[in-house]
Amino acid sequence: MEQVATTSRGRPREFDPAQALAAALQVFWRRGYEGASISDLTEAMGITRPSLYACFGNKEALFRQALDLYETEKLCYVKTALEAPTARGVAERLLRGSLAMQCSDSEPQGCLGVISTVAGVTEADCIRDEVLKRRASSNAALLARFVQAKEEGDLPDGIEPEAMSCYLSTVMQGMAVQASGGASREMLERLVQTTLALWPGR
Amino acid sequence: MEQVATTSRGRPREFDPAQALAAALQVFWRRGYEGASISDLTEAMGITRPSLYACFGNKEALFRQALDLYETEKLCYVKTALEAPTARGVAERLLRGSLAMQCSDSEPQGCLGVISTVAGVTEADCIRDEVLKRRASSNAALLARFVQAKEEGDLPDGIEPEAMSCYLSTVMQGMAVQASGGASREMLERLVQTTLALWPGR
DNA sequence: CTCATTATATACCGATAAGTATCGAATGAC
DNA sequence: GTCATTCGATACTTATCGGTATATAATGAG
Repeated sequence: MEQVATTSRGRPREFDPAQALAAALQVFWRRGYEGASISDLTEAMGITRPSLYACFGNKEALFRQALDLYETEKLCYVKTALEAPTARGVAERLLRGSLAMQCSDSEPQGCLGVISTVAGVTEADCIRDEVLKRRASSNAALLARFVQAKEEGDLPDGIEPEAMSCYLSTVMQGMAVQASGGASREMLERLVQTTLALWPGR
Repeated sequence: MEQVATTSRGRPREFDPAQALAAALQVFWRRGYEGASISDLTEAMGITRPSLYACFGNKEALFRQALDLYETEKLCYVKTALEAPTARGVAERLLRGSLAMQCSDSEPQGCLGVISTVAGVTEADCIRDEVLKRRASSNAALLARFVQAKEEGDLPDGIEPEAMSCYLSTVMQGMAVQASGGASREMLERLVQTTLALWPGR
């Protein structure tokens, strides 16, 4: 167990770990796990190399913590999206949430999860597995929501919840690729509109 | 200008450049541009380091040649897909072609183009730009085909060719992400079916 | 005060990256 | 045969990678 900020003996830390972690997230988001060097990270975080290792463990542990931050801060729209009253509403909130995040001027384009799983399978297999595990759990939640939607009559005959959850995930991942490639906001907005226009049921 | 295999003076080359290039493509496809080291490449190609540089220039030039090979050998289904009689037929051929390629047991999963543009923007900006340029030209061809489809009444009112070409590209890129993440063939087949089921018009 | 404890700064480690110099081996031209 | 030319094998260069050893500075406990 690590000790919280109670009676801290020794020299006090001169930086804010939360702020440093946020900076690290930006770097990983922009460059990917393997593309982000320790030097890139320390420079962006404003700390020295030993401080990074003392506070966050190592590069992989830092990445996992950045991933946690990404999920809680950047992917929080997913949770509220699943609470929409209809399947179409869920899709709309997910697509618009994803759009808003990936069009932010202050943050990198693309999705950290997509970036981390697509390329660079050298040493970072465990990183890939970690991200894939989180993605799977997210997909499971979406599937559960669409199973419920099916029972409530949101999805027409011949359209299965498994198919729609997989389809929607795919469109969102494709959107992230488009954003990574520099797609304009207008383009992504049109993409959301098209997807919703083709969406079956209510 | 490089000289073709005419009167070759000097010691003859002991390997087949085309075969070596094919091996290099596999490595880039599997690992991405930055994830593929020269040592990885030379080992897979069965040649030594100086031979690689003498024959292909450098890593970037080798990648471009691998990209050419990828386009002519692996993306040839795109050309024939655009010749389908209806917009739906184009979509179906594109999706099924993409599916077939990404489910091959003998080749890496995912799309080299997606892999090369999503992550790792360190030194390889020019690589990214190159791939994005080729993608743009491919998108332009698809758009032109859908403009024609619109004129021929394949796309219903309110559905624009720009929207559909962008949408279809996105679904295919999402499919590549799914394949990179280890999606099963059944999953990708269902995804193709779903996309076609939602496709508007004929 | 002294002392244990924790953080920072500088400099370093071995491994690996992309790329190359050098030299011997194999060919065609003559 | 000799010689220019090209290829291949070994060994090397410089730079950067992730990670760490060491020494010093700043705190609380006593």
